[in-house]
Amino acid sequence: MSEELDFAGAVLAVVELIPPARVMTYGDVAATLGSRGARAVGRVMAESGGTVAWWRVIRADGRPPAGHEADAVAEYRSEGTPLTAASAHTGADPKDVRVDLARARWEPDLD
DNA sequence: CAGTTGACAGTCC
DNA sequence: GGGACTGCCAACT
Repeated sequence: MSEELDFAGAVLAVVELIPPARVMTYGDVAATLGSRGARAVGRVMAESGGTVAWWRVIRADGRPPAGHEADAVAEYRSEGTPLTAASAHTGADPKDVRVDLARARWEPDLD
C-alpha cells in the first residue's frame, strides 16, 4: 500500500485521519505529505470535497474555506470543535466565526 | 513547453 | 489588529 496513490490520494488519506473536534491547516497537511503546497492541498479538497471531512481542514487564520464558512461552522457545532469566544456567540456571522487553532490543531501519529 | 489559476501561508507595513 | 505582497506546489489551457 504505502503512498502508491497520487498527491490527491495522500491528502485525502491525511484528512480521513483527522478525528472529530479536531482540525488541520492546509500547510500542516502539506507538511505531513512532505510538500509545502498548501494551495495544492486546497485544490484536492475542492476536487474531492463532499467525499471527505473538508471542514476539518482550514486555513492558518482558523477560518474555513471561502464560500463554505456556513457549512463548516455547522459541522464545528455538531462535532464540538473548539471555536473562539467571539465566534462561539450565537448570531455571529459565519464569516466572523474562527476555529481556535490553539486547541483544535491536530497532527497525525500524535495525540 | 510556458503562462495562468487556485477551498493557501508567511512576512512586512 | 488588518491589509498588501511574495512564495509555494499542483493542475489546466
